[in-house]
Amino acid sequence: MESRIERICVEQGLKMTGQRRVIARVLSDAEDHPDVEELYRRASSLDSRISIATVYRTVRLLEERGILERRDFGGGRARYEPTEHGRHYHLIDVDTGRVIEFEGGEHDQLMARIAETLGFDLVSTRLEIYGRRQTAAVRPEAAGEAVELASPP
Amino acid sequence: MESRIERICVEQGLKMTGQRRVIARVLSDAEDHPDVEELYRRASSLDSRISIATVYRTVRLLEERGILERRDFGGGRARYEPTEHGRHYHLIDVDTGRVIEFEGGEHDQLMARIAETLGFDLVSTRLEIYGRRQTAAVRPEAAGEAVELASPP
DNA sequence: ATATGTGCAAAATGTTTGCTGTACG
DNA sequence: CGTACAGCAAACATTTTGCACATAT
Repeated sequence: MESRIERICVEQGLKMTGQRRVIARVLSDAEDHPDVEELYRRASSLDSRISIATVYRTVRLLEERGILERRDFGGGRARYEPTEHGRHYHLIDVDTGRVIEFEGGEHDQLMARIAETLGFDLVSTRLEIYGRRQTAAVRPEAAGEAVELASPP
Repeated sequence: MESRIERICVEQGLKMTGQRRVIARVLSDAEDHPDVEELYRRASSLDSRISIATVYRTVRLLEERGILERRDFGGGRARYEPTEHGRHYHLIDVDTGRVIEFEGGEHDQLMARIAETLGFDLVSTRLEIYGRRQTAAVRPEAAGEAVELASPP
């Protein structure tokens, strides 16, 4: 079946090769923020005839088309997630590398206003929180954590 | 004369070599956010007997000691600025690479509250705005712009 | 049929490191 | 005088690219 990202690629008139179809599927299925190495690993397991150069070229293409967003949470490798309309931000657990998404709320307008004040049109923003899990004793409750594993810093 | 950063180094008991003194001076005088290449260029012009490896080692050391802060505004190279107590954030002009600093205001508490809500102790935050200069016609005024030149994206 | 994409290996880029000699405290 | 630092070049990690071949439209 045609994956969500593949559908978007077709709509944009991109030539769909076998490799792109596989990478599109991997991206569509991803619920985390994989780096290129990880995308390559997942794609390879679906179809071993894929080179990492193709993964690099494909994520670059999809980013240019606005289909993917590149993230940099430190650690020197870029990570990717499908573009979502409806802003969200990221909290990164500095001990485990887990990434938790949260809604922007007031930040969006706040940043737009700052840009405006300084005489700029807002192009994009970046807001990340790096945190450490509170000890159980101190911690009241923790709901809806979009859990993901990444490499600790 | 002893530069501001050199004084801090001495206070922290760091061994002050000629090279470190020069790098400390360059950092003290910098009013922008230079990358290692640029620091190396400036340091070399003061004293040519400095290797780029030493610059890398020194900024790493100073960052570990909390004297410098590493920034990543995209473009793949780390940039540095002396630690200031009193948070500020950065707006990056996507066309020119200029960096403008602005005060955090409500963001600080807002992010602390988000971390708290998700069950985390806040370790650090990252907030950047990428913008494009408004056309003169649309633009009312623009006060106090901490101008800096960097490489366009 | 033709433009575009792919694989591979080599290059480019930014950063770190092993080793040997040097210099600060 | 001993420990930590500096210079150099080689190693490293990630990403890009040149070229010959393959494939989608």
